[in-house]
Amino acid sequence: MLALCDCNNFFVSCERLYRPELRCRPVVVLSSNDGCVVSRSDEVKAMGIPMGQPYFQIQGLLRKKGVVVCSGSLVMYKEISEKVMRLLSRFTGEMEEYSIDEAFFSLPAAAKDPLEYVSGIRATIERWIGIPVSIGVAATKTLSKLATDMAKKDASGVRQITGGNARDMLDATEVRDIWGIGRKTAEQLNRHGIFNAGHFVDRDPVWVKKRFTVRGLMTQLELKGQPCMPIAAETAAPKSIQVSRTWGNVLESLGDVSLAMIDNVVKAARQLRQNHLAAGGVSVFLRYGYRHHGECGYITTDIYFDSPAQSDSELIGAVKSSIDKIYRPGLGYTQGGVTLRDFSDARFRQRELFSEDASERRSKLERFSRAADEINGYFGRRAIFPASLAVKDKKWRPNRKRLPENI
DNA sequence: TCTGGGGTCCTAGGACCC
DNA sequence: TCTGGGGTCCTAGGACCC
Repeated sequence: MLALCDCNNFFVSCERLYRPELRCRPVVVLSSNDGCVVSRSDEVKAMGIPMGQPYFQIQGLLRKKGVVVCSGSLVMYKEISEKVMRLLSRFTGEMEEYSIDEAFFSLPAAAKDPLEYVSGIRATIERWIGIPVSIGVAATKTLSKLATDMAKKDASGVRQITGGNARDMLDATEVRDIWGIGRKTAEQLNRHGIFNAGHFVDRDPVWVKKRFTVRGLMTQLELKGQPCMPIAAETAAPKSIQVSRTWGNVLESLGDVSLAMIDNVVKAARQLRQNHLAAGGVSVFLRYGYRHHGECGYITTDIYFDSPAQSDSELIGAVKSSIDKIYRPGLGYTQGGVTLRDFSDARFRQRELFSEDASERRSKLERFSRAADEINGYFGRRAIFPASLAVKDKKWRPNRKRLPENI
């Protein structure tokens, strides 16, 4: 038996943890730069405000309805997430942290009555940490997702799908609400007269695979109770690391754009080293203008290293030269990002064949970056950082006007 | 008029997830 | 005034090889 634990309205619940006065009030949490709604309390969901709605479009409505608006604090949410995951792992067999607010797990053999067991987990997390969760139990990941959706609508907060009730659950689930079926696939299924999960499992698997690839087939099998997606207890190393930001101001000058991008790559490089990886290449993109407002678009470029890089210095150098190459004056840049990719394990790396000096130099730079990481680990994340970022007025910093101190 | 056959690797683009 | 950020996987098609 397998289960999914999902924190309810996670970011909103985190805000309520530290600001109990928000408990009985409608609350939304905004994405970076106060761009759009990324978490809603039940009251706000009931108002019909959708996930991902741009904030500026509903600002007036939210004010009129007395909704409390919070700028997101991802670092805080991550810390709370870690607490929840640690506690949860004490009650599980294998466990896979699927996202910041969800984990799949297998029930330990000792759990005789699954529903009673997960009810206990739920109560413990609520009591010890204060975050409400819902838990769904079923034979497969896809079914446990459905069970969790149903658990959220139930006061008990837990739900199990068994051989006995599965068919009713499937018939009651629209295809768009199946995990793994997005907008496009749902539209296609509808065109073939498939509107709910029951219709979907009844279709010929060969037809499903041909039209919707192996992913579609796996989803169908999982809905029938046949596991195709095992719990990944080991966290896999990332295959790419991206850091991008929509900036708080429109950036015009090469200098400002350059600094903003250095800020991005330094964040990415830190993650890279935490994972003991080195990057074989870097991709960089800049976005200029706003959609629906005159000239807008993206410019991008890629860089490949002769041998994989890990140090701030090398990665900053690559990003700087990329920006010099693609920057065009007079555009008005609104967003930029850096993607590190083509990873290899930094602990087992070849030395340069033709340049001993380069290997020596690189290894010094890397030791320096790792030392800086350690110091930052002790004294907070910004104890040591590139001098070029030591500017008073960081024009690129995203807006966060809906923090408590601003309200 | 008149198709070799079989394979690998890479990339771009699409779709999906939270 | 003006729409987040960070990932993964799959497929088709091109380039290339013998």
